[in-house]
Amino acid sequence: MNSAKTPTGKGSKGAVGLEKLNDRIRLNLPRQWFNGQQKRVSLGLSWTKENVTFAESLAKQMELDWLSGHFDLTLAKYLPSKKQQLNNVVDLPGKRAEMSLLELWDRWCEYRKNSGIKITTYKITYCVQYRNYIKDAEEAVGDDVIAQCNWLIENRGKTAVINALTQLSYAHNWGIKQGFVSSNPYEDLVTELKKSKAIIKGNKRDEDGHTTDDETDEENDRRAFSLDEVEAIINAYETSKTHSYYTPLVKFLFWTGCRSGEACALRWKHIKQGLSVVSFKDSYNSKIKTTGDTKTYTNRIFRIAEGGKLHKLLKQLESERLEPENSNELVFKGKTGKQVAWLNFFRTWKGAGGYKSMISELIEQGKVKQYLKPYATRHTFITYQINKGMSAHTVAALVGNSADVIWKHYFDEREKEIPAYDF
DNA sequence: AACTCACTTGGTAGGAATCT
DNA sequence: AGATTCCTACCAAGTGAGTT
Repeated sequence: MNSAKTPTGKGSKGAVGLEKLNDRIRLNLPRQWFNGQQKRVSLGLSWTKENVTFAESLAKQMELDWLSGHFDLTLAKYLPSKKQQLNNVVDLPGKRAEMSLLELWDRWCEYRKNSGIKITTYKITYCVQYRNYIKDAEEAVGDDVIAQCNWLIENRGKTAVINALTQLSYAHNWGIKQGFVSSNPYEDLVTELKKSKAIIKGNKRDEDGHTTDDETDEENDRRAFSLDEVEAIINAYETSKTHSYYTPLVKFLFWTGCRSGEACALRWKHIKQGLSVVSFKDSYNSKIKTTGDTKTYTNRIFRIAEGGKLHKLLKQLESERLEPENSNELVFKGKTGKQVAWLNFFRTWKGAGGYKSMISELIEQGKVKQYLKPYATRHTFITYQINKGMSAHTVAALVGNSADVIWKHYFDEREKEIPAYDF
């Protein structure tokens, strides 16, 4: 360091020296670190009081890292990227060492957005859900990481909290390399949290005597509707004075087992060969109003038997098309002819506010045993195909997941009736 | 014709829960 | 760990019949 100089004005041996060059700061690194080669680093900072303070702490950190054997010879750990330099040098050069939690998080999200996560995850999970967790925890208990963790465990879902804190820890490790923060106070915490979760899982497994089920398996709702219930639900939509326009969608969900987002994204160009082949390529997210790949990134083919229910349904829909020339026309539309807003369909199903619940009414009439969520259309399809004798592998190919997922998440063992689907 | 009232429909948003 | 669906709250606006 520049504070420990020899009588000749040189820096002490093994210390990082600070040099003023044209009113800018340059670091002189000990030759012994680089096999006798001279190594200098310009920080891109002007010689101001707070920048010098920052440079001194950076030099100190380098020395400590060298002594502990953690010195980064590429210097990436200590120097922000060129792009970050441009962003920072002008406005907040002295504060780069300790960025606020939310600012670090936002920069991490931006970085992750360009490195492999889908736009839906970026917007819904990272920019909103996890960001709100961090903001709320910080506002509630301040910057004590233990207190933040405890507050989150108390007030939010545990699995999501662990995921969020894991990401926050990654963000800090990344932030250290970028020069935004100097340490990661979340790392040990996350390790402990994951360990405690594993212990809970382990105990549960021992009690139950199971060896393969994971913690959430017990909570999975894999219930399916019976065939009578399916008929009752379809009939109810068909004869509804207010919501009959959802009938084709309901039938399609029950008869193909596809995901809701896939049905909402389906266009006529995806249905080919005389309405005998549907290819599921896209998924529509009505929350952020975007169409992207399917959840598992795979295109899949669903073949339809000619003359069956499903074939007749598509034939009827095709004959009623408003824009027969437009191959981009949506197969399923909402009341106003626009893309189905899943929430609106959901409101008719479950009921909310002024909406009456179609399912609840059927329960009152004794035609349906219990309320099941719309995704139970998928569970129902899968359960009946399995009961009908189709292999899990084949069913998985039809609905776009794996045989493993079929057994783990979907198949409802209590429904043993033989199905009568004729698609 | 203007108003009000009850009921319905649709939109945004936040966060939990579930699927892969 | 990532991607999507489920569910609720709150609020704006439309509708249609009855009232002033």
